[in-house]
Amino acid sequence: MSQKGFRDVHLRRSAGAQNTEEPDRPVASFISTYENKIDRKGRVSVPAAFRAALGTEAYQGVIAYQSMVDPAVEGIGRSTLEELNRRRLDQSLDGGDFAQTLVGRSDDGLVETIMSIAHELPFDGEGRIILPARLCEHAGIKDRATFVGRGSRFQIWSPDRYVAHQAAEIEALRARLNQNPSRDGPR
Amino acid sequence: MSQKGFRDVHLRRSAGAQNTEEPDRPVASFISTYENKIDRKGRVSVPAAFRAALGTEAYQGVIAYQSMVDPAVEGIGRSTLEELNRRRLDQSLDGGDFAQTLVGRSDDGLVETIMSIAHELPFDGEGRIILPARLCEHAGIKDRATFVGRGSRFQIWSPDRYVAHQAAEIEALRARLNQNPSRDGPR
DNA sequence: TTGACTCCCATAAATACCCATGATATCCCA
DNA sequence: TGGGATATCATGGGTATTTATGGGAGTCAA
Repeated sequence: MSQKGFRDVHLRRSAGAQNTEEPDRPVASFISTYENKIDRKGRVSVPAAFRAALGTEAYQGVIAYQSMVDPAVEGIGRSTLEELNRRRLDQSLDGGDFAQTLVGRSDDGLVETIMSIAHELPFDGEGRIILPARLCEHAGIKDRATFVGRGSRFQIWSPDRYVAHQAAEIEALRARLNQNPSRDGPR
Repeated sequence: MSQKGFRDVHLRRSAGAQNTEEPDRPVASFISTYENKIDRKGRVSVPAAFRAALGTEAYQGVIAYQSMVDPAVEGIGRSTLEELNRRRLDQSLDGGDFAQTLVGRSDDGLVETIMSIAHELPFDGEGRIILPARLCEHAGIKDRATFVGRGSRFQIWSPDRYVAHQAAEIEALRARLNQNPSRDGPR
């Protein structure tokens, strides 16, 4: 039946969503966690809610790279990366630091390192991506993947590792809050 | 139709993507790393993603020069080079420093040096370039080359050297993140 | 002619595109 | 408010393109 209508819809925004016009700052909000299967071609569906959070970005896909602090994969939208890159370039050009533009000598190799280890993972027509082998190894991902919303970015975990990690995470948070009940309340 | 389609396609994004219009910001984003082989004619494929990042530049090829800080080759798009020169000219004119325009300055001799050593490497029909012998020597490149995205530019490394370098790079980044625990982005 | 280079074609493997289906979830209207 | 109709989602798999790579034929210069 109306298959093609479906395709348009979930690639862009869900039809019901009311904020079709993006202002200037498309800050994605990735919330909640989802566990999806990786099929025999290595494809895994990015949760629809996450795809919706990416909004109407020109590039339909995500940027992924290994986490520096967790055995997991970090994911962001491409616009986030481009913004980072553009600001850096503008900064070096506007500042007249042409050397930085050409040879990258700068105080923050951070951006450049991220650029080098990041992978562009485009969606297929159904909103799936293929996780590169290297990232799967780093995260211990085999045939299932847990997508974890972290606000402005998200993570992809091996389901097994994540349940353990989440328990520890919550426990740590609880302990911290009980210790300083007044200070830094989450809300 | 098979071959001529190639040029159009690999310059833009995959045919299915509907965002054919690039807005105003031609900031190339070179992301991720790829290892390709150098054939017996000295040709090596520039990764399709990098070619796509160059967009619809008039000049079909890349600008390459030896890195001043790494045992590697630096690569940029021609438009980046032109942008650089334009801004540099603007800056010297705005500042009334006509001497700089006419005879060059000593303190940014780096830019001029790079202009002089830079090579224009045009793509062949399949998106390959030929790395000049001098650049291969400097980077220790023999029969394989690793293309490393650095955002607004990219590098070409000997695969062996790069794995070691990347490990060090990641370790440095990890160390930095651990000492500034602005961890976990939600805030 | 030799060598260096460009243009053109071929191919295997990886990737993208397309259509299909069952399971929910949502809508709509009596 | 019930329940069928409809839409969306995650998933599976067939097929067409694209990519990286190899190599032959033509071109130009010395």
